Amino acid sequence: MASSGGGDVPAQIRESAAVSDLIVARDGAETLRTFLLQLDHQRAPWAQQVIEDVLSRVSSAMSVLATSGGAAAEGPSPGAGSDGARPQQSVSSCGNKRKQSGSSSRRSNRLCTRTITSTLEDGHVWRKYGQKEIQNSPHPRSYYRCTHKSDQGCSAKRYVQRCETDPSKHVVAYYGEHTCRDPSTIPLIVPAVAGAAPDDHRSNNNLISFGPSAVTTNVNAAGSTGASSSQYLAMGGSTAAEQLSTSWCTSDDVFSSSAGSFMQVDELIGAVVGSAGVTDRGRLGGVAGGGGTPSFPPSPTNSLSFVVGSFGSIAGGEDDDDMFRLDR
DNA sequence: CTAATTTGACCACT
DNA sequence: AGTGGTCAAATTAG
Repeated sequence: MASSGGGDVPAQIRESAAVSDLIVARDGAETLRTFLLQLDHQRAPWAQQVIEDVLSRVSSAMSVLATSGGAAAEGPSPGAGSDGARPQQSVSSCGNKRKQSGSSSRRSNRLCTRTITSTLEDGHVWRKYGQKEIQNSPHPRSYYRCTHKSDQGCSAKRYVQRCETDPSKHVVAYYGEHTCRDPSTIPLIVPAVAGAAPDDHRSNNNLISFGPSAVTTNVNAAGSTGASSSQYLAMGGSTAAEQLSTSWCTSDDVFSSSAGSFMQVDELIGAVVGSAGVTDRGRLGGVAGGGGTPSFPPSPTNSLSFVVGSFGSIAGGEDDDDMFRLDR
């Protein structure tokens, strides 16, 4: 991958990259609006409202980036999570990346997106590789890596832990970036989108993602009942702008108060797309196969994997050590 | 039979 | 030294 090298990317460049990607995101959202309105007239007003909100937030974020010098550094990219949006990277803290036979980079030098969510599905297929009791937590932490690690070398990882305050929810932290692609899903979206907006050539390569890694396909909700989709609409009060300022955190940070909103939008979009019939993988939020009775629902396999036009395509590196940090 | 999960041990980081 | 992240053999499910 095009590693942008050491972490000394000038803030200006990062900002302009972020703005550039926001523009792509905005275009994508507009394209998506057209697409959705054509697909589902019944819920057109709803889709319209959702997209308008997203557009509004994106525009707002762009304004902030355009006028504020340090905005980019403090408000890293949304949609980054595991899908390669890397506003900045720095190898400095992980410079001694000798991962020998066993362990790779560890601990809190790594950045992640942390979200609180009620669903563990995020459009990617994960494979559990470990579980650990955590010191001050009543719940164990489960570690997952992308299923495509073996065949595509994808370095995305995440861990999942039950929320202490609300056991019905999970804390999901994403590390690394998805370098994998799920060819079975991408064509389902791209032609339609591209067809809806032939003037936007970028649509072919830069579908938008409002989620930490890809669209969280909340097909449990969207796939089973239309009413659920409406609920998501009601929930989706806060949107992309908040992701811009809060989605990235250091491992030691506490959760952003907007994490919930973050996921709501994430799920919202997933619900929209899901209800539009884009996903057709049969498995609707079911439990993936595998052993015994896992502590957490295992890998979600409904792969609605948007290929993300990254916000600030500073994707660097080739392994899970290429996390970046937001040095002040 | 294949693939995913479980689980104990190992190892790096703080 | 304690804790957390990962590995890999054993186990389980489809």
